[in-house]
Amino acid sequence: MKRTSFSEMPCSVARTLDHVGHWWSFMIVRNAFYGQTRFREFQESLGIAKNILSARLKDLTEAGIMKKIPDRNGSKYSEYILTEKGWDLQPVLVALMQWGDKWEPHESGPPLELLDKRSGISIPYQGIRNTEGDVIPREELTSRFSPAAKEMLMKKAAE
Amino acid sequence: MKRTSFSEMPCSVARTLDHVGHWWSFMIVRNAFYGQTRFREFQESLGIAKNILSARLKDLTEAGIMKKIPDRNGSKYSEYILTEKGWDLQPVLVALMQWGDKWEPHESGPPLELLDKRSGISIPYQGIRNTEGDVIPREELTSRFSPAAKEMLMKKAAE
DNA sequence: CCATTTAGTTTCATTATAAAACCACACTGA
DNA sequence: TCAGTGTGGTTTTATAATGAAACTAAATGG
Repeated sequence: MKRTSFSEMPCSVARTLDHVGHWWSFMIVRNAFYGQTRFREFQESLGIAKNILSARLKDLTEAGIMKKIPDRNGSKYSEYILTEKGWDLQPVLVALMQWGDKWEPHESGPPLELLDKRSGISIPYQGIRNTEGDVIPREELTSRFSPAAKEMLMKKAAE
Repeated sequence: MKRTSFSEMPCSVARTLDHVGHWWSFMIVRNAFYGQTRFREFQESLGIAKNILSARLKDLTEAGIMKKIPDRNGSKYSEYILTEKGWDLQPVLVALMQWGDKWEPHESGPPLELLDKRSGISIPYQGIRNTEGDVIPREELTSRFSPAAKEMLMKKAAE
């Protein structure tokens, strides 16, 4: 289909989705978190068509979220690994996962548990935290546009 | 295009994306967070085609993320509002926003600031928090599959 | 009661995805 | 070293999701 790009929108959510909002992007990134690196691994575990995987990996690479490197085991094949920018998507993945566990639970319970490696203690529901690190209820959350953003919205509304 | 459904995957991220992973879904939910409720509001502010908006709102409504209710101002039109399930997507939106602010920043700075309504204090970078409420570095995060999930993965691998 | 707004639906063109076939190169074992 | 298999794609074709525009019917406002 035709597809409207979000990249020019003055909204950080939109610009993020422009990179990772495609149908398979998050799934690929998720599997990269699990340690997958090879084309075939992604392809078989996700059941994605090879041409689509090829296109998504190209997008993710160009966006600086993944990087194609020579195989660290010495073969002449390549590996796709997450960059720092890619690893930083982890909070998004965790939020998606915790929402799914809560609202579309699997019969046999949460398939994956997150743990603090040091303490071995399970990672709690994240929600939204204040500077104290406490979860705040959604009624207590407000937002404020920056002056620059306000101006852009005004201009748009004037059309 | 044809599109593979994620709904049956034993992965909470996949099942979540099956509902909100479509091109415009998050954007609609985001604008609902901002207080938009009317068909025309979404349509004009997002610049989305009306038939697509219609389809997405139908999906979101059937998924229980939004709800169509009679206009609370008394007119005979309708409003689309977030359900509890929908409001609970806020952590995902915040994670997307904070990633965008960090890695694809807008020239004029972050367009939107999140605040604690009570204290007026800005909401910090969320990251991933332990039970103490402290951000943990990504090296300290591990994951563990549930026995049920392991079994499913084994079965799939055996094919 | 007329003009405009709202909330869609319908139609048609375009393009992303899917599935399958195809291909070149790398590796492996005998 | 040579055959057979594995890897990482590309190409081709079909289909369905998106996008744009025209159209409709009811609601609203004056």
